[in-house]
Amino acid sequence: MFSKTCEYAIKAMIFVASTATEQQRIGVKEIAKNIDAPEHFTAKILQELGRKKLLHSMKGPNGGFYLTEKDKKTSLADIVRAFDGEKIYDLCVLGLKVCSAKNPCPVHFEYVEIKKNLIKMIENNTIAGFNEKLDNGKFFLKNH
Amino acid sequence: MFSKTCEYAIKAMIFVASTATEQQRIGVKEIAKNIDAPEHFTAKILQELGRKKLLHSMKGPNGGFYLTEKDKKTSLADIVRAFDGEKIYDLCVLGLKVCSAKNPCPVHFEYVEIKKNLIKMIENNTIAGFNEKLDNGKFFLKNH
DNA sequence: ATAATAGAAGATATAAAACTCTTTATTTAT
DNA sequence: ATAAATAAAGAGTTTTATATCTTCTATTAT
Repeated sequence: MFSKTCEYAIKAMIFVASTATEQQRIGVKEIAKNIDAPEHFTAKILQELGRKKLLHSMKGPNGGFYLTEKDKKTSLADIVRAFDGEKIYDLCVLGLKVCSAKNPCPVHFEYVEIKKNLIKMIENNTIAGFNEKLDNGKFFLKNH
Repeated sequence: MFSKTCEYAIKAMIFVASTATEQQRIGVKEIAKNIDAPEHFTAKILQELGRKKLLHSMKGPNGGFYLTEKDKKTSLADIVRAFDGEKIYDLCVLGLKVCSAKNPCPVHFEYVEIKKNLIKMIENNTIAGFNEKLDNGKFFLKNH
Protein backbone atom coordinates (compact mmCIF):
# COMPACT_ATOMS: atom_id res chain seq x y z
CA MET A 1 0.00 0.00 0.00
CA PHE A 2 2.60 2.55 1.12
CA SER A 3 6.32 2.44 0.34
CA LYS A 4 8.70 1.23 3.04
CA THR A 5 10.10 4.73 3.31
CA CYS A 6 6.63 6.02 3.99
CA GLU A 7 5.92 3.35 6.58
CA TYR A 8 9.13 4.20 8.41
CA ALA A 9 8.24 7.89 8.27
CA ILE A 10 4.85 7.22 9.86
CA LYS A 11 6.32 5.08 12.60
CA ALA A 12 9.09 7.60 13.23
CA MET A 13 6.58 10.42 13.60
CA ILE A 14 4.50 8.39 16.02
CA PHE A 15 7.56 7.39 18.02
CA VAL A 16 8.99 10.90 18.21
CA ALA A 17 5.61 12.23 19.28
CA SER A 18 5.37 9.68 22.03
CA THR A 19 8.85 10.14 23.48
CA ALA A 20 10.21 13.61 22.76
CA THR A 21 9.40 17.16 23.73
CA GLU A 22 10.98 20.35 22.52
CA GLN A 23 13.14 20.25 25.66
CA GLN A 24 13.86 16.50 25.61
CA ARG A 25 14.73 15.66 22.04
CA ILE A 26 15.33 12.15 20.77
CA GLY A 27 18.20 11.05 18.50
CA VAL A 28 18.34 9.10 15.26
CA LYS A 29 19.79 5.99 16.89
CA GLU A 30 16.98 5.64 19.38
CA ILE A 31 14.36 6.29 16.75
CA ALA A 32 15.82 3.78 14.29
CA LYS A 33 16.07 1.10 16.96
CA ASN A 34 12.49 1.60 18.07
CA ILE A 35 10.86 1.66 14.68
CA ASP A 36 12.97 -1.29 13.54
CA ALA A 37 14.52 0.57 10.61
CA PRO A 38 18.14 0.93 9.44
CA GLU A 39 19.84 3.85 11.14
CA HIS A 40 21.23 5.70 8.11
CA PHE A 41 18.05 5.21 6.19
CA THR A 42 16.09 6.54 9.12
CA ALA A 43 18.37 9.58 9.22
CA LYS A 44 17.54 10.34 5.60
CA ILE A 45 13.85 10.01 6.24
CA LEU A 46 14.03 12.29 9.27
CA GLN A 47 15.91 14.85 7.19
CA GLU A 48 13.18 14.72 4.60
CA LEU A 49 10.48 15.08 7.24
CA GLY A 50 12.40 18.09 8.50
CA ARG A 51 12.61 19.65 5.04
CA LYS A 52 8.89 19.15 4.65
CA LYS A 53 8.37 20.82 8.07
CA LEU A 54 6.53 17.83 9.44
CA LEU A 55 9.01 17.50 12.29
CA HIS A 56 11.69 19.66 13.91
CA SER A 57 15.18 19.13 15.21
CA MET A 58 18.11 20.66 17.02
CA LYS A 59 21.77 20.03 16.44
CA GLY A 60 24.51 19.73 19.01
CA PRO A 61 24.85 17.69 22.17
CA ASN A 62 21.47 16.55 23.42
CA GLY A 63 20.13 17.59 20.08
CA GLY A 64 17.59 15.47 18.31
CA PHE A 65 14.09 15.43 16.96
CA TYR A 66 10.79 16.58 18.37
CA LEU A 67 7.34 17.62 17.24
CA THR A 68 5.79 21.01 17.77
CA GLU A 69 2.11 21.20 18.55
CA LYS A 70 1.50 21.99 14.91
CA ASP A 71 3.59 18.98 13.83
CA LYS A 72 1.37 16.77 15.94
CA LYS A 73 -1.59 17.77 13.81
CA THR A 74 0.07 16.06 10.83
CA SER A 75 -2.22 13.48 9.27
CA LEU A 76 -1.28 10.12 7.83
CA ALA A 77 -2.24 11.63 4.49
CA ASP A 78 0.33 14.42 4.89
CA ILE A 79 3.08 11.86 5.38
CA VAL A 80 1.87 9.64 2.56
CA ARG A 81 1.76 12.58 0.19
CA ALA A 82 5.24 13.67 1.24
CA PHE A 83 6.79 10.31 0.39
CA ASP A 84 4.52 8.51 -2.05
CA GLY A 85 2.89 11.46 -3.77
CA GLU A 86 -0.64 11.47 -5.06
CA LYS A 87 -0.66 7.90 -6.35
CA ILE A 88 -3.16 6.71 -3.83
CA TYR A 89 -5.58 9.45 -4.87
CA ASP A 90 -5.17 9.05 -8.59
CA LEU A 91 -4.34 5.60 -9.77
CA CYS A 92 -6.66 3.07 -11.35
CA VAL A 93 -6.55 -0.23 -9.53
CA LEU A 94 -6.05 -2.05 -12.84
CA GLY A 95 -3.21 0.33 -13.73
CA LEU A 96 -4.99 1.95 -16.66
CA LYS A 97 -3.75 5.34 -17.77
CA VAL A 98 -7.27 6.40 -18.63
CA CYS A 99 -9.87 5.53 -16.01
CA SER A 100 -12.49 7.95 -14.81
CA ALA A 101 -16.22 8.26 -14.32
CA LYS A 102 -16.44 9.02 -18.03
CA ASN A 103 -14.15 6.19 -19.09
CA PRO A 104 -14.49 3.72 -16.24
CA CYS A 105 -12.62 0.46 -16.03
CA PRO A 106 -14.79 -2.48 -15.03
CA VAL A 107 -14.18 -1.93 -11.32
CA HIS A 108 -13.93 1.84 -11.34
CA PHE A 109 -17.06 2.69 -9.38
CA GLU A 110 -16.51 -0.03 -6.84
CA TYR A 111 -12.96 1.06 -6.29
CA VAL A 112 -13.86 4.73 -6.04
CA GLU A 113 -15.92 3.90 -2.97
CA ILE A 114 -13.11 1.92 -1.40
CA LYS A 115 -10.62 4.64 -2.17
CA LYS A 116 -12.92 7.20 -0.61
CA ASN A 117 -12.79 5.27 2.66
CA LEU A 118 -9.07 4.81 2.42
CA ILE A 119 -8.56 8.51 1.93
CA LYS A 120 -10.93 9.30 4.74
CA MET A 121 -8.86 7.02 6.94
CA ILE A 122 -5.54 8.66 6.18
CA GLU A 123 -6.94 12.19 6.25
CA ASN A 124 -8.65 11.77 9.59
CA ASN A 125 -5.89 10.06 11.50
CA THR A 126 -3.31 12.41 12.96
CA ILE A 127 -0.15 11.82 14.92
CA ALA A 128 -1.80 13.38 17.98
CA GLY A 129 -4.75 11.05 17.53
CA PHE A 130 -2.45 8.03 17.32
CA ASN A 131 -0.74 8.98 20.53
CA GLU A 132 -4.03 9.24 22.36
CA LYS A 133 -4.95 5.81 21.07
CA LEU A 134 -1.62 4.35 22.11
CA ASP A 135 -1.81 6.00 25.53
CA ASN A 136 -5.16 4.48 26.32
CA GLY A 137 -3.47 1.09 25.99
CA LYS A 138 -5.88 -0.44 23.50
CA PHE A 139 -3.59 -0.02 20.50
CA PHE A 140 0.00 -1.02 19.80
CA LEU A 141 2.90 -0.60 17.45
CA LYS A 142 4.67 -3.94 17.57
CA ASN A 143 7.41 -5.10 15.31
CA HIS A 144 8.14 -8.54 16.74
CA MET B 1 -1.89 -1.83 -5.08
CA PHE B 2 -1.06 -4.74 -7.40
CA SER B 3 2.30 -5.40 -9.04
CA LYS B 4 2.74 -4.48 -12.68
CA THR B 5 3.00 -8.16 -13.52
CA CYS B 6 -0.36 -8.72 -11.89
CA GLU B 7 -1.95 -5.79 -13.70
CA TYR B 8 -0.71 -7.13 -17.02
CA ALA B 9 -2.03 -10.56 -16.12
CA ILE B 10 -5.48 -9.17 -15.41
CA LYS B 11 -5.56 -7.20 -18.64
CA ALA B 12 -4.26 -10.17 -20.61
CA MET B 13 -6.98 -12.42 -19.23
CA ILE B 14 -9.66 -9.88 -20.06
CA PHE B 15 -8.28 -9.38 -23.54
CA VAL B 16 -7.94 -13.07 -24.31
CA ALA B 17 -11.46 -13.67 -23.05
CA SER B 18 -12.79 -10.95 -25.30
CA THR B 19 -11.04 -12.00 -28.49
CA ALA B 20 -10.20 -15.69 -28.50
CA THR B 21 -12.06 -18.96 -28.55
CA GLU B 22 -10.70 -22.47 -28.30
CA GLN B 23 -10.84 -22.59 -32.11
CA GLN B 24 -9.58 -19.07 -32.78
CA ARG B 25 -6.62 -18.60 -30.48
CA ILE B 26 -4.75 -15.36 -30.06
CA GLY B 27 -0.96 -14.97 -30.02
CA VAL B 28 1.45 -13.25 -27.63
CA LYS B 29 2.19 -10.40 -30.00
CA GLU B 30 -1.42 -9.37 -30.37
CA ILE B 31 -2.01 -9.67 -26.65
CA ALA B 32 1.06 -7.65 -25.73
CA LYS B 33 0.17 -4.91 -28.18
CA ASN B 34 -3.37 -4.64 -26.90
CA ILE B 35 -2.59 -4.59 -23.21
CA ASP B 36 0.28 -2.19 -23.77
CA ALA B 37 2.89 -4.46 -22.25
CA PRO B 38 6.33 -5.61 -23.48
CA GLU B 39 6.07 -8.68 -25.64
CA HIS B 40 8.56 -11.00 -23.95
CA PHE B 41 7.36 -10.00 -20.53
CA THR B 42 3.82 -10.71 -21.59
CA ALA B 43 4.94 -14.12 -22.80
CA LYS B 44 6.30 -14.92 -19.36
CA ILE B 45 3.11 -13.85 -17.69
CA LEU B 46 1.03 -15.93 -20.08
CA GLN B 47 3.26 -18.92 -19.36
CA GLU B 48 2.72 -18.44 -15.66
CA LEU B 49 -1.03 -18.12 -16.15
CA GLY B 50 -0.85 -21.36 -18.09
CA ARG B 51 1.08 -23.12 -15.36
CA LYS B 52 -1.49 -21.96 -12.86
CA LYS B 53 -4.24 -23.28 -15.16
CA LEU B 54 -5.95 -19.92 -15.38
CA LEU B 55 -5.61 -19.91 -19.15
CA HIS B 56 -4.87 -22.43 -21.90
CA SER B 57 -2.79 -22.47 -25.03
CA MET B 58 -1.80 -24.37 -28.11
CA LYS B 59 1.53 -24.38 -29.89
CA GLY B 60 2.20 -24.43 -33.59
CA PRO B 61 0.93 -22.36 -36.49
CA ASN B 62 -2.34 -20.65 -35.56
CA GLY B 63 -1.59 -21.62 -32.01
CA GLY B 64 -2.11 -19.15 -29.21
CA PHE B 65 -4.04 -18.56 -26.04
CA TYR B 66 -7.67 -18.97 -25.13
CA LEU B 67 -9.90 -19.41 -22.11
CA THR B 68 -12.06 -22.40 -21.37
CA GLU B 69 -15.46 -21.82 -19.80
CA LYS B 70 -13.90 -22.69 -16.47
CA ASP B 71 -11.06 -20.21 -17.06
CA LYS B 72 -13.63 -17.48 -17.57
CA LYS B 73 -14.86 -18.02 -14.03
CA THR B 74 -11.46 -16.85 -12.75
CA SER B 75 -11.83 -13.97 -10.30
CA LEU B 76 -9.58 -10.97 -9.95
CA ALA B 77 -8.63 -12.46 -6.60
CA ASP B 78 -7.41 -15.67 -8.26
CA ILE B 79 -5.07 -13.67 -10.47
CA VAL B 80 -3.90 -11.44 -7.64
CA ARG B 81 -3.15 -14.45 -5.48
CA ALA B 82 -1.27 -16.13 -8.33
CA PHE B 83 1.10 -13.19 -8.80
CA ASP B 84 1.14 -11.13 -5.61
CA GLY B 85 0.33 -13.81 -3.08
CA GLU B 86 -1.65 -13.23 0.08
CA LYS B 87 -0.19 -9.81 0.90
CA ILE B 88 -3.42 -8.00 0.29
CA TYR B 89 -5.20 -10.28 2.73
CA ASP B 90 -2.58 -10.21 5.44
CA LEU B 91 -0.56 -7.08 5.67
CA CYS B 92 -0.91 -4.24 8.14
CA VAL B 93 -1.27 -0.92 6.40
CA LEU B 94 1.47 0.54 8.61
CA GLY B 95 3.74 -2.38 7.79
CA LEU B 96 3.79 -3.83 11.30
CA LYS B 97 4.74 -7.46 11.67
CA VAL B 98 2.33 -7.86 14.55
CA CYS B 99 -1.08 -6.34 13.95
CA SER B 100 -4.33 -8.14 14.71
CA ALA B 101 -7.57 -7.67 16.58
CA LYS B 102 -5.68 -8.62 19.72
CA ASN B 103 -2.71 -6.34 19.01
CA PRO B 104 -4.20 -3.70 16.77
CA CYS B 105 -2.24 -0.84 15.27
CA PRO B 106 -3.95 2.52 15.57
CA VAL B 107 -5.79 2.11 12.28
CA HIS B 108 -6.32 -1.64 12.39
CA PHE B 109 -10.10 -1.70 12.76
CA GLU B 110 -10.68 1.01 10.23
CA TYR B 111 -8.44 -0.74 7.73
CA VAL B 112 -10.02 -4.12 8.32
CA GLU B 113 -13.29 -2.69 7.03
CA ILE B 114 -11.66 -1.20 3.97
CA LYS B 115 -9.79 -4.41 3.29
CA LYS B 116 -13.02 -6.35 3.58
CA ASN B 117 -14.50 -4.28 0.75
CA LEU B 118 -11.37 -4.58 -1.30
CA ILE B 119 -11.40 -8.34 -0.96
CA LYS B 120 -15.08 -8.46 -1.75
CA MET B 121 -14.33 -6.48 -4.89
CA ILE B 122 -11.63 -8.81 -6.15
CA GLU B 123 -13.45 -11.98 -5.15
CA ASN B 124 -16.70 -11.01 -6.83
CA ASN B 125 -15.36 -9.75 -10.13
CA THR B 126 -14.68 -12.47 -12.67
CA ILE B 127 -13.27 -12.39 -16.17
CA ALA B 128 -16.68 -13.40 -17.52
CA GLY B 129 -18.23 -10.55 -15.56
CA PHE B 130 -15.74 -8.08 -16.95
CA ASN B 131 -16.52 -9.12 -20.46
CA GLU B 132 -20.21 -8.61 -19.95
CA LYS B 133 -19.48 -5.16 -18.60
CA LEU B 134 -17.23 -4.33 -21.51
CA ASP B 135 -19.74 -5.69 -24.01
CA ASN B 136 -22.52 -3.47 -22.74
CA GLY B 137 -20.34 -0.51 -23.70
CA LYS B 138 -20.43 1.29 -20.37
CA PHE B 139 -16.95 0.23 -19.32
CA PHE B 140 -13.54 0.46 -20.98
CA LEU B 141 -9.95 -0.66 -20.83
CA LYS B 142 -8.02 2.27 -22.19
CA ASN B 143 -4.31 2.78 -22.11
CA HIS B 144 -3.99 6.07 -23.96
C1' DA C 1 37.91 24.66 22.34
C1' DT C 2 35.79 20.20 22.25
C1' DA C 3 32.46 16.92 21.66
C1' DA C 4 27.99 15.59 20.36
C1' DT C 5 24.75 15.85 17.58
C1' DA C 6 21.86 16.79 13.02
C1' DG C 7 22.14 18.37 7.86
C1' DA C 8 23.63 17.65 3.35
C1' DA C 9 25.39 15.36 -0.61
C1' DG C 10 27.03 11.73 -2.97
C1' DA C 11 28.87 7.07 -3.73
C1' DT C 12 28.11 2.42 -3.25
C1' DA C 13 25.62 -1.96 -2.29
C1' DT C 14 21.79 -5.13 -2.33
C1' DA C 15 17.52 -6.95 -3.54
C1' DA C 16 13.40 -7.11 -5.95
C1' DA C 17 10.77 -6.03 -9.90
C1' DA C 18 10.55 -5.32 -14.58
C1' DC C 19 12.03 -6.53 -18.82
C1' DT C 20 14.86 -8.98 -22.81
C1' DC C 21 17.04 -12.52 -25.33
C1' DT C 22 18.10 -17.14 -26.83
C1' DT C 23 17.17 -21.75 -27.23
C1' DT C 24 14.08 -25.68 -27.18
C1' DA C 25 9.79 -28.14 -27.75
C1' DT C 26 5.49 -28.74 -29.99
C1' DT C 27 2.16 -28.44 -33.51
C1' DT C 28 0.39 -27.58 -37.94
C1' DA C 29 0.37 -26.84 -42.83
C1' DT C 30 2.31 -28.26 -46.85
C1' DA D 1 8.92 -35.67 -43.86
C1' DT D 2 9.96 -30.94 -43.64
C1' DA D 3 9.54 -26.28 -42.67
C1' DA D 4 7.34 -22.68 -40.42
C1' DA D 5 4.86 -20.86 -36.62
C1' DT D 6 4.13 -20.78 -32.34
C1' DA D 7 4.43 -21.36 -27.06
C1' DA D 8 7.72 -22.98 -23.16
C1' DA D 9 11.65 -22.53 -20.64
C1' DG D 10 15.66 -20.66 -18.83
C1' DA D 11 19.14 -17.39 -18.44
C1' DG D 12 20.49 -12.75 -18.63
C1' DT D 13 20.03 -7.66 -18.22
C1' DT D 14 18.15 -3.29 -16.70
C1' DT D 15 15.77 -0.47 -13.60
C1' DT D 16 13.95 0.86 -9.28
C1' DA D 17 13.54 0.67 -4.38
C1' DT D 18 15.80 0.00 -0.35
C1' DA D 19 19.68 0.44 2.35
C1' DT D 20 24.58 1.69 3.73
C1' DC D 21 28.71 4.35 4.13
C1' DT D 22 31.64 8.31 3.98
C1' DT D 23 32.80 12.97 4.20
C1' DC D 24 31.91 17.25 5.23
C1' DT D 25 29.33 21.27 7.43
C1' DA D 26 26.52 23.57 10.99
C1' DT D 27 24.96 24.09 15.59
C1' DT D 28 24.95 23.87 20.47
C1' DA D 29 26.10 22.39 25.28
C1' DT D 30 29.76 22.10 28.25
